[in-house]
Amino acid sequence: MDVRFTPRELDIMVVLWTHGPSTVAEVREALEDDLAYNTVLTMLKVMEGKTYVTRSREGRADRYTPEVDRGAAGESALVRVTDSLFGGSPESLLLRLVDSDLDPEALRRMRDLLDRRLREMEDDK
Amino acid sequence: MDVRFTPRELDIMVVLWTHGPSTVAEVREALEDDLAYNTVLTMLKVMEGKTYVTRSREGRADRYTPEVDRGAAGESALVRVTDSLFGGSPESLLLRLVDSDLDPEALRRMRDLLDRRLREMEDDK
DNA sequence: AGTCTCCTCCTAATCACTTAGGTGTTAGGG
DNA sequence: CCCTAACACCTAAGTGATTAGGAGGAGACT
Repeated sequence: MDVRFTPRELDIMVVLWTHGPSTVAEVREALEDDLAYNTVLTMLKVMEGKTYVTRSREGRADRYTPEVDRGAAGESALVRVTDSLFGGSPESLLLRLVDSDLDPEALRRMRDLLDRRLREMEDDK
Repeated sequence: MDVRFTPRELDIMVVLWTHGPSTVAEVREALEDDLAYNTVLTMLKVMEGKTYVTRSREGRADRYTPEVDRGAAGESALVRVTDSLFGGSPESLLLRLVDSDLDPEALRRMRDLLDRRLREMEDDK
């Protein structure tokens, strides 16, 4: 899958991912930027057209549900970023990641994560 | 720094990063999509206006040089992706990265990279 | 000089993204 | 039954991204 959100679409998807299925008013409330109700409504209709979200009636209002998996969107974005900005090398991506994120705890957890993954692959042999 | 390329601008920046300073014809040749010469020319002029590239005369043609560092652009993109698609957690980003890239050699190199980085931080104490 | 080619510059059309106004509907309170 | 509030729908304007046409200049080749 290859998903490609515009900046504003991404804002809205983040809201739907973190808050779960939401009404227009709820999305509007959760957004950082202060947009008009109609603006959010229009965005969601556009996104429905792109099948990023689906709609279901709930009383007087519509509730919008994200139809794109956050993880899948993340992977798609990672592939793009790796290819274009890191010459296709996940290692140089990681290098840049650890340079900016210098929290030792996080680094250790990441190391352990890789360790575990490597050992699992050993065991599979 | 926060750089934000449009899709087409990114295509062109990738060409300039990988091929070095190039003329319009060279960029056009290197691009995947088959665009008209004038299209590429216009894009580069727009990008010059945004100071993404600079121009220098070379004989009859202009040579365009990228002015945005690829690494800096990569970091900027990583921050965005981490925040929006991975809930601000570099670890879940890494998790997704190792799930898609299953080459054991690369995984080991990444683990070693983190190991080295951790030991350096120990030594700094 | 005439013409061909490669290049630039100016211009503009088209399309997508983003924003929002105006209108109509419907449920609920008085 | 009427008014208000919350909501959806239709419509459109503004901005930016993308595409490219046409005119003109300058070197190269006859």
